[in-house]
Amino acid sequence: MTPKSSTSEFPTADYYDRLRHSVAHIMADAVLQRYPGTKLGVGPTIENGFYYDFQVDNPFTPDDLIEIEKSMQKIIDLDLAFESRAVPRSEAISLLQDQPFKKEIVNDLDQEEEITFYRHGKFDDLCEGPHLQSTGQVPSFKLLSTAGAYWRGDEQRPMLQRIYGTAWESSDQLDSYLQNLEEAQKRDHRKLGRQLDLFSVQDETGPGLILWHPKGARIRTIIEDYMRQEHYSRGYELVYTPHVGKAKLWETSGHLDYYRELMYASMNIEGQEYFLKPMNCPFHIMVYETSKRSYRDLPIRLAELGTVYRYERTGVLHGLMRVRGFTQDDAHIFCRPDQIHEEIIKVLSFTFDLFKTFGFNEFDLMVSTRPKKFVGSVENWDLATESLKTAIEEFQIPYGIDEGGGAFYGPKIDIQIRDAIGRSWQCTTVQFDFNLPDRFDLSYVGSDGQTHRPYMVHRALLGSVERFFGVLLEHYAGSLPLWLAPTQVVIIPIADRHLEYVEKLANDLGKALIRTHIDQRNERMNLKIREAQAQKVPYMLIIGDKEIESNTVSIRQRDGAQLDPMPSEEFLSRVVAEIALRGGNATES
RNA sequence: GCCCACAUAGCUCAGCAGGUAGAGCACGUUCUUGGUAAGAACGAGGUCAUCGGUUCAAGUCCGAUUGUGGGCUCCA
Repeated sequence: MTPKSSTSEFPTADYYDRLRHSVAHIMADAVLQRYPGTKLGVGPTIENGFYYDFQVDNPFTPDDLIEIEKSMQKIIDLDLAFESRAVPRSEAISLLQDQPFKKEIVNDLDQEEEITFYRHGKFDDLCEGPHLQSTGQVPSFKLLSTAGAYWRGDEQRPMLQRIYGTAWESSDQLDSYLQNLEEAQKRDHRKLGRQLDLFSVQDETGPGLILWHPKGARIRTIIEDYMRQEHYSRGYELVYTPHVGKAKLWETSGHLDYYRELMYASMNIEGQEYFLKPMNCPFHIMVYETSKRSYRDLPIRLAELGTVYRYERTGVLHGLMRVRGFTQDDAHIFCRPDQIHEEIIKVLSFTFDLFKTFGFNEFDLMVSTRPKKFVGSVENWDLATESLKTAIEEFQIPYGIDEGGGAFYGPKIDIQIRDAIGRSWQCTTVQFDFNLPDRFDLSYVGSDGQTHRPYMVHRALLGSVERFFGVLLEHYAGSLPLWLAPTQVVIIPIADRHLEYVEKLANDLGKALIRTHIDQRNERMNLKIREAQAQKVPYMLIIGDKEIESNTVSIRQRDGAQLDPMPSEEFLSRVVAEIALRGGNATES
């Protein structure tokens, strides 16, 4: 990069804030010019862009956007100065006579707060600022999409029409941003799911309900087997519990009182009411309760890949990321107060190990503390919250605090992972529960011979297997690491006469548990390579006369790279070693 | 659930002043046995999401339903 002169303006966060704020104003100006009488909502900057909400008679069409862009360009060409001024409250109200939403904002401002307006040309708007000096300083922008958005995010209030846009310091920057958007679309897990034949969601089956195809199921099985193995080796016990349970269970747990809108309608079995499970906790608790527990038994860690069903409104469903039936890598830890600290550390360590294995190295942690309405004692909450914080601190990872953001039943840690193109995904949640142990009257006998209430920690590390699978696909853009690839090796014989040899080779690889496929079709090698590569198979072995004669394999990787031919035994042991490593690096591309 | 858009062959998409459908890939058959990202020919495939309306006539216009996408809200 060439050094810039010290006078030139680097695109800082502050610069982008002013730029995008200014463009939002220019857009509002253009909208008002084209549709007089439009009521303005809010127009903040967001990551990579901005939006503005409008109440208009007719929702915007894509053509409208093009026209609005043109008007905006005219305003930019006029190079109108942005002028700010402080305005007394009473004057602000009168200036906003025709802007009910803006007026509402002013009325909600603290009395002491200074009210500022920003004006360019004839457009005058309530705004905190800051802005650029003039409209002419906008180098590049583009309107992207429209959407309905409730005023102040409240379903009870009017729905406004929102226009999203983006703005950058140069048209090159804009172009590369638009290219990034395209790249994100290319690695959309729904698209990859179809291309790689991994899963589908079908009309006939129902929205938000996933059908796992053989290849997707194969990957899922590998993930799940790995998870089970890790749980056993870390002192968890696996359990299986039913998909339905009697109404009484969900009454005791409180789900019918507090969670009902997310549960499906009941079914009647022999006069008894049953519900599909939205969570696994009550079942795990029932397992805990099957015998009298001693303090010596604790901690008890019950884990299950438990499939739960939750009613989600149709509008929120999204591929594998948001579904109606999903499988949690769920576990409930029952322990004594003196064990909490260590248990949380173990959970976090487990989490970080897992994500590293799957190729994720960046995390955002958030501790949510006691809300206004809560159950349990303040002492328990404090101890639990403290144990969460100190556990994280042992890992020397920065974390945020969501004061009062905990659920009514306990504090929690939420962990988001960042993928190869920098997006965050909510996966892990570690939650204390001071509610269910009371409701189910859980107990253990302490060393003092008295009955005590155990602590209960609810945790899901990957979160939902479905969602995690989607994240994994997008992270790797479909090119899953060798150990996860549904097909690890494709053998491509050049001609029919090579088939016999190739079958023997495949047999050897198969014995070493390498997932191998022979492409026996009557097609040319080029086509087979093309398709294997499109299917993102890690290794292609090209076998012809040369290879048979020298007893070697010719290896092509899915990125097009070519390895030196090597004896087939050598290839086999290399692959076996690579699988055992469970390595994988996602590409930034 | 709400706002907007979309819904044509397994997939990606074309079609239109309203006159009963088209391409590429995939699939089948045949020819071809070919050295690192598409060999060729032929063939089969669609009551144009569903239901209803307007019309002599609807994939094309209108309405409803279902589903999908972008958002809002919510969340694993």
